[in-house]
Amino acid sequence: MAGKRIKTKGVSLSEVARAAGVSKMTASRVLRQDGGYSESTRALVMQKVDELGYLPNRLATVFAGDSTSTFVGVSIPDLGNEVFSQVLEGIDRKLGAFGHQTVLGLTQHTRAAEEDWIRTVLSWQPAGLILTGRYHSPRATEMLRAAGIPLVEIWDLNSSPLDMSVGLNHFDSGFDMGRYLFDTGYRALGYVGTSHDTASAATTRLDGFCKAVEGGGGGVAKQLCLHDTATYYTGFYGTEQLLAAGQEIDCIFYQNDAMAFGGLQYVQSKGLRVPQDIGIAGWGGLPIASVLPVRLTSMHVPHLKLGQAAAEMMLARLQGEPAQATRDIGFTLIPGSTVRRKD
Amino acid sequence: MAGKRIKTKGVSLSEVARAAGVSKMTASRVLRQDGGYSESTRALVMQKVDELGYLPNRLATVFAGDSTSTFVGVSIPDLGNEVFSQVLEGIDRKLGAFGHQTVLGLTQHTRAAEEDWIRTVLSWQPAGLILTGRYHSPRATEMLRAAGIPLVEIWDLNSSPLDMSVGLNHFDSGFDMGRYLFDTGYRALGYVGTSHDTASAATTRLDGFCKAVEGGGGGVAKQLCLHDTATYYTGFYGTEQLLAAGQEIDCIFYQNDAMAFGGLQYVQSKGLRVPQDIGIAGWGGLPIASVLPVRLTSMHVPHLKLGQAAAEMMLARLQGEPAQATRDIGFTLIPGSTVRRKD
DNA sequence: AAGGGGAAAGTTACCCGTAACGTAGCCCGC
DNA sequence: GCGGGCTACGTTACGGGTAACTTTCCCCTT
Repeated sequence: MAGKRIKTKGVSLSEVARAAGVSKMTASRVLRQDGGYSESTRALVMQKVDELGYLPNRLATVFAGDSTSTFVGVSIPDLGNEVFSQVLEGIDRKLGAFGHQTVLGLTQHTRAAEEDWIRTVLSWQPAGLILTGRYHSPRATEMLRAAGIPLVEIWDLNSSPLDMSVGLNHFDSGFDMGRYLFDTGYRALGYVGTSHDTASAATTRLDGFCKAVEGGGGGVAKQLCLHDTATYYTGFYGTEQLLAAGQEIDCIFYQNDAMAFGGLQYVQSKGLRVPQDIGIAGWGGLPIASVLPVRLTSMHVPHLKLGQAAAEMMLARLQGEPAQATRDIGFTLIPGSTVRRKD
Repeated sequence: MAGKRIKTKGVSLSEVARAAGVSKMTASRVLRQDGGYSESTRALVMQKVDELGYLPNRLATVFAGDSTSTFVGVSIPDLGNEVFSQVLEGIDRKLGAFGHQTVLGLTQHTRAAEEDWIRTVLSWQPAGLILTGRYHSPRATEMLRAAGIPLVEIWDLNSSPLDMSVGLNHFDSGFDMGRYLFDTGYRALGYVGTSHDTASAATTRLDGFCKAVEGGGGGVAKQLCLHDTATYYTGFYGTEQLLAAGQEIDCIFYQNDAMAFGGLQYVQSKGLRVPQDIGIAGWGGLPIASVLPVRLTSMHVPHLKLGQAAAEMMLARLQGEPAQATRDIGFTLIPGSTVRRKD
């Protein structure tokens, strides 16, 4: 009003109130349907709201009370992986239906990026956070604790989460796949995946996989972890590298289905028959897998359900209901046709 | 302080200032590196910031100045479609690199959902908005105008955008595909897609497609628009429906690659040879397409680049640079092997 | 007619940070 | 020695909305 700042924003509550000839507080009550006003006042205020095109300023609301916003921060490694875009979709649909907004963060699988993002998002007073993975930087962990808001860690099932956790046991899923391939008769197994600066779920799967194979008396002949993103291309070229070594390999387990399809394409381009000459196994369950002629042997994970479950746990906590701390959404081995059946 | 509200939030600037024995304003200056303080004061304040674990409250910052937030609202129809998840990734990576946060909105292809989302997001005082599509409800359009913030409409290239636009000419891309298939020799063409309550880019492509085919003297024998999402499954079952009618069809154009793969799988499961018995053409360019044995005839669109371009235009406007109003990111026909070449 | 009880509205203080302005103290030159 | 200019701060006043409290006014009771 003093003219020192130029008002560029929209209509404020005071302006609505003035136009209606009532106090700010009365207008506020009408808009929040808080009671304590007459029908004629309500109608008048609402009329002015319409006339002036008033849009409430939620920042001010959050700021005024000690309430949090309706934001929920969601961090995801990347969207190139169809897996995470489905998880995100599951989360946002559910949260959106209950009046919350998703603030996205792509952390590129690095803890530093995650920490920066957490710091920024927390400064917006979010209602809660959903983070992918259980490994965070010490400072991030400290901030999360200090924030005191609901937190769901997804993807890795975490028996002692910071707050809540929903996901699956990656070790077991790797183990089951290792056991399955071993039982199927493979003995010279290989692995192709990617690695990042963080201990990841994929690493845990690999651990389980190795454990199973070694437990059976075999061994994982060769592991290859590329410093790259886990896509069709890296699957293709990773397989080329793995096989170039000349070592005998009768079956390859991949970090995910996209890489497995890339690998499948590579070995077929080299004239190898699948599964007669070499077995191929993926992980994750890509939607396209179900309509391709080749049924990829894989481990199916209910991604959308995972996202929804995360959102449900978050919403329960936000509504003050007692929420369970962890939830296992499981996995299912899809036999497929890219590994040779025993007998 | 009066004890009427329980303070649950974190440490405030005042508390840091008090701990350091300076005024709020001095602490504020130190944190913003605004100058006007001595080195010893700076060190003291920063020490207290560390000790107390102070996190700035960005709500208050936005609120204090007449600045907008660093939020950018991004609306996307859905993430099931790999196309849009890539666009989103392109946007968020670029925006994130410049200190902005993406507030996601999945509008499910409906204008009503978009309008609700716009209303909500605007109440958070975003710095700008990126919306998919050029068709918005009248009220939405009005709110967007009134908000007076940068706006980028993506996907459809829009010669008279509300503010800025980046995308491609869907009519032309459909037209080019129609022309190509016609020139290749197909005469009994079919189309399988989905429809929603909004006039969509897919509809525009279909219009272009029909125009090209009719212009060549042919006609689109049969169009099928399912009220469903555009996935592998709907491609599969849509094709079943389309062919069940018994009408002669020698080539099918699909709304997107996912549907085309589903259709491909269906016709092959019925013993039809592709492209000898029937031609299959998709649209959009799925990453997996490049590593599958069957090279799908399709129209490639640079999704990631589209997202980045949208973010760049937004950032330019936010930094006050003169930004171009529209940008055409184009498309490229991928001949593939699922249509028969005219020899 | 006085008093009690509500409903409907207004008043005040505050949330947290920042812009604008005020001021104390110091150094400098003439 | 005094005014001018600079540095390093402090003070005040918002911004948009809400909680808590107060006031006004009307109706009903006794």
